[in-house]
Amino acid sequence: MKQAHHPELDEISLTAVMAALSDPIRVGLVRLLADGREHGWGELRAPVAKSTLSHHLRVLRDAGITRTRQEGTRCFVVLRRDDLETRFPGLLVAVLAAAECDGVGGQVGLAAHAE
Amino acid sequence: MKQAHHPELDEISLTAVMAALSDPIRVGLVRLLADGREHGWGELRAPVAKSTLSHHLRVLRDAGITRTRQEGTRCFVVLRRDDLETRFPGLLVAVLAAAECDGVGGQVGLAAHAE
DNA sequence: CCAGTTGTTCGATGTTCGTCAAACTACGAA
DNA sequence: TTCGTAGTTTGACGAACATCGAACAACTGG
Repeated sequence: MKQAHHPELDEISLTAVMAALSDPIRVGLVRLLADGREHGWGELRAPVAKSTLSHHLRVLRDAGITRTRQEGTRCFVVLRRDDLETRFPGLLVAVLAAAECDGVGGQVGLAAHAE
Repeated sequence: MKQAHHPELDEISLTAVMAALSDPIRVGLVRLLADGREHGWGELRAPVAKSTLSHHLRVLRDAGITRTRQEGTRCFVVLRRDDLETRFPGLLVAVLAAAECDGVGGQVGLAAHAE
């Protein structure tokens, strides 16, 4: 499990961000992460196989939307809210609001237990 | 040339909009249309075949981002700015600003002549 | 009616994407 | 070391996509 690459601020491309946010599951994940807290992989509940979830998390990470941290065998993911805001002001907020309004990503949830 | 279908306000889905805006050429087209004016098909200059351009214009139309009007053999396209603003407030503005900032879609231009 | 202009539609092709199962890696506990 | 947990990588598959050239349809002008 090598440490993953995270794009720098100026390496974040708009089309990559848009493409990453054009999948309902990934939008759902971003909505969960929008609380600003760090979430464990195991908390995330999505109707896909774990390899698929890993794939989605990778797409989000590669697009510069999230940051992944490892701690032992667990890994934690957090939204790069400030970075996104710096790079593309207002974009994330607008997408988040639009997702609420549209109900996209409702299929994604959090496990019952608290962190 | 049958009249194309345009989605109603509440038929516009976020993922469709995001997917449509994840292609540099389509972002470039939207940037051109951001002046609010109606543009003729023939004005649009993009480094793709005309069938491909037609395809992109259709994706934008199907996503509810643009509206196409026919007049004889010509057709004109305009941004559905107000509709988008109503459905997803702030989204289009943020994407447009981000596109400026990122320089996406610079390959798309307008023909020299005025309308 | 015939030819030119304008844009759409139709295969065809190569690429990317979402998805899964299975194999793999890394760490912690017994 | 051996087992189990946590997450990644790989390989495969069908679906969707971007792209093109060519055929087609609709209108306009001789």
